Order: sequence, then C-alpha cells, then structure tokens
Amino acid sequence: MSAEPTPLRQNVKRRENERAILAAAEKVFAEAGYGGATMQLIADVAGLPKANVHYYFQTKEELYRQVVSNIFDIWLQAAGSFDGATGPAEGIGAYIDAKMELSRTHPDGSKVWASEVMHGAPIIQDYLENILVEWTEGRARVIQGWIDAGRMDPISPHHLLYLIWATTQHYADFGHQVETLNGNVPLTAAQWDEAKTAVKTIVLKGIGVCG
Amino acid sequence: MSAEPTPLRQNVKRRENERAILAAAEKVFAEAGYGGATMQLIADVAGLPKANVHYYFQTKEELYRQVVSNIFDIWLQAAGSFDGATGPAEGIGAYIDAKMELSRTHPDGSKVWASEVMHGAPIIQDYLENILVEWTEGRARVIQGWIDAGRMDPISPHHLLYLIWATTQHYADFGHQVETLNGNVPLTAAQWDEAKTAVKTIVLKGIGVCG
DNA sequence: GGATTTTCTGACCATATGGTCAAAATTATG
DNA sequence: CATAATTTTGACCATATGGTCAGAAAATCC
Repeated sequence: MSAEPTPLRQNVKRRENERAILAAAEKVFAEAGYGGATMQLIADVAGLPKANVHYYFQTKEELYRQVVSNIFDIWLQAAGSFDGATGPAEGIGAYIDAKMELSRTHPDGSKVWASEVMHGAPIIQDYLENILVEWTEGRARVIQGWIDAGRMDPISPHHLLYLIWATTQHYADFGHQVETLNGNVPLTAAQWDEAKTAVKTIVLKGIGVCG
Repeated sequence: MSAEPTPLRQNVKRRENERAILAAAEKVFAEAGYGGATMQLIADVAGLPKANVHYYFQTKEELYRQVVSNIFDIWLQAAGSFDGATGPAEGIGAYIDAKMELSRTHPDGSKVWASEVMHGAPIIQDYLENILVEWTEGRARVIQGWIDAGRMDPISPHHLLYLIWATTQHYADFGHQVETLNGNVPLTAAQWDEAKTAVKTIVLKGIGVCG
C-alpha cells in the first residue's frame, strides 16, 4: 500500500512514548523538584510501567537533561521575538509579551528551569555558559545600540534583561502565590492582559520609551 | 558568681545547637531542595551526628517548617521599610533597597522560599493565605491611595508588587545565572549598587514618580 | 509463517534515607 | 557525692528509590 509503513510506524510509536514520558517528567519535576521526583511517579503519570520508562531513558538524570534541554529550546524560541524589531518599544514590548505568554502556557517548564538554576545548574551549566551567554551579550549590544542612538534611557542592558526575565517568569514560577493572592483562583484572561499591560507599561516608560 | 548560671548555660547550648542546625538546614535546603536535602548532610554541615539533629528536630518536615518560618519573618521585616513612607518615591525606593539587600545577604533563604512556593507551598500555605494576603492587601491600598492622590501613575498595585518581588528576588534565586553571565564571578559591591540603581530607576520612572 | 528485531513488563536487587532506640556521657540539683 | 535530668551517639530498622534483567509479547522482515 505504501512505501515504508513499518519503519515509520515504529518511529511514531517510539516518538509518542518518548513524548508522553517527557511531558510527564516535566510535570513531575516541576511539582516535586529533581530530588523529590520519582521515576515511579513519572511512569504512573505517563501511563507506563517504570521499567518501560527506563527502556527509553536509561537514567533519571538523562531524562531530566532532556526535559531541561527542551525547555531551553522553547525559551530561546521566545527570545527570537526580540530580533527584527525596529526599536526598543517594539522589540522589548514583543519580548515581554512572548515571555508572559510562555509563563501562561508553559509554567511547568519555567519552574523546572528555575529549579535547575537555583540549585546551581548542575546539569545545564554548559547551556548557560555558551548559548545563554552568547544570546545575552548579543541582545545587550542591541539595547546598548538603542541607548547610544538616544532611543531609550541609559539603563544597564543586563539589569534590564534580568528585570524582564524575573518579572515575566514570576507569573509561572510563583504562580501559586499569585493565585493565592488572587483569592485562590487562577488569573482570568483579562487579568493576564492586565498583567502584561502593567509590566510593559512600567518597563517601557521606565526606560524612557513611549508605548 | 551569678544568679542562675546553669539554666542559662543550658538554654544557651540548646539555642546554639538549634541555631547551627537551622543555619545548616537553610543552606542544604537551598542547595538541594526539600526532596534532595538529606538529614545526614544537614547534620554534617552543622557538625553534629544525625541522631543529635533528630533530638532537636524530630522530623525533616518539622525542621523545614522552622526554616521557612524564619525566612518568612525576615521577609516581613524587610517589608516594614514600606511603612512610614511619606510617598511612593520614598516608600517604594526604600522597599526595593531593602529587598535587594536581603537578596545579597540572605540568598539561601530566598531560594528556600522560592522552592517552597514553586512546589505549591505545601508547608506554608497558611502563611500565604493569612499573613501574606493581609500584608499585600494593606500595601496595595497604600499604593492605590498614592494613585488616587495623583502621586503616581495608575498601575495595578498587585502587579507592581509582583514586579518588585520578582526582580529583587531574582538576584538571589537566579544568582548563579547572574554570576555566570557576569563572567563566572560574583557581582562586586559596585555592581550591586548598579543593580539597585537600575531597578529603582526603571520602577520609579515607570510608575511616574520622580526619584 | 518462521526468524529476528524491537518493545514491554513483573520481579528483583543494592543502596540510601528518614527515623528509632538504648545506653553512654554530660550536666544540673539536693 | 549521689541522684536526676538532659544531651549525645553509634547501631539499627523499615521503607523507598533508582536501576537491572530475563523472559514475554509485539512488531518487523525475509
């Protein structure tokens, strides 16, 4: 009937299982931390026997590394909204929007990343030292260019980036606290918009850029 | 020589041991998370046999609860710098300074708090729902008062507080990342000042307050 | 349809961990 | 100094966990 049905289906199954395991792992790692997460629980959430999880990912650390790696890719993707901007209002505004959206749709990933960094980034130090450093230096140069061109106030680019990262990720990492302070209910769509607006307003005005 | 030497010395010894254990626990919990921390390692860092730690703190959870409780007290203390301010520039500026100083001098505590909240605050949910909610609502009302008096822009007080918390705590919780992006060396005193200034500048200008 | 590769899984193992306990050591008390 | 209270500690236990493995089951291939 078709040219290569078997190797395709085979790969599909493998990919599906790996995807289910990775999704379960991200959730469990986010909720319990690396030390608190158990392979048994990950297997249960993925709907597989534990031994089957070990068939696809030999060790807990290997599985964890994969999860963190995926998260980092998504993170970098959102970071792309910075590029191609014609100025600070557009670039930084879009970046804040993208990162807020990421916090809303992908809070578990953000938490795993935060946990990893908080514990000294034992697994992904190489990511930090290479990819993240390079990305950050590049954007810092762009921001410095805007400053030199008089398009925004002279703010230390690094500290500006930290403020944006911290604030946007706060809505994921501290989502539980935000929810508690919101009367124990999650933010509504309107409240998310309000949050985005507030952050963009403060940051853009704070660096001397008109929205 | 003195009135009550024995009961005093006794209490002193107990207090000293408890303090040493709590300090060690805060460090270990911050570095490894609740699940990754072991009573054995806490005992080693405190310089005591494990059984002795269990003599003062029956269970790991009880020890952890104490650590988090102490951290929350310190957190609230810094929050006091908000009060007594005559206006937003003074109040928010002092608050940012206090929280940045806390991140610099007490990063482990900040990390433990962050970890706890990120994992759903299983231990200190009551703190959040009572003390933190009350504190936050009170400060939000103060900020709203400033807005109503036209002393700052109409920014959602809650989101402003989140931005301040997130940004200041970022220097503790993500201290490792900041250090990596700083060429693998900790921030100098001058760089800490630069950070404080940058944060205060952005926030105060961002909400329409002249420094 | 038999051979072969891949996937699945229950049972099992070594180790680490939170916690216990009884007895020793130390300190207080009369 | 004898007695009582407090503190210290090594040895020990039950349990949980990461990981293994041999064989069953399924899928693939000739």
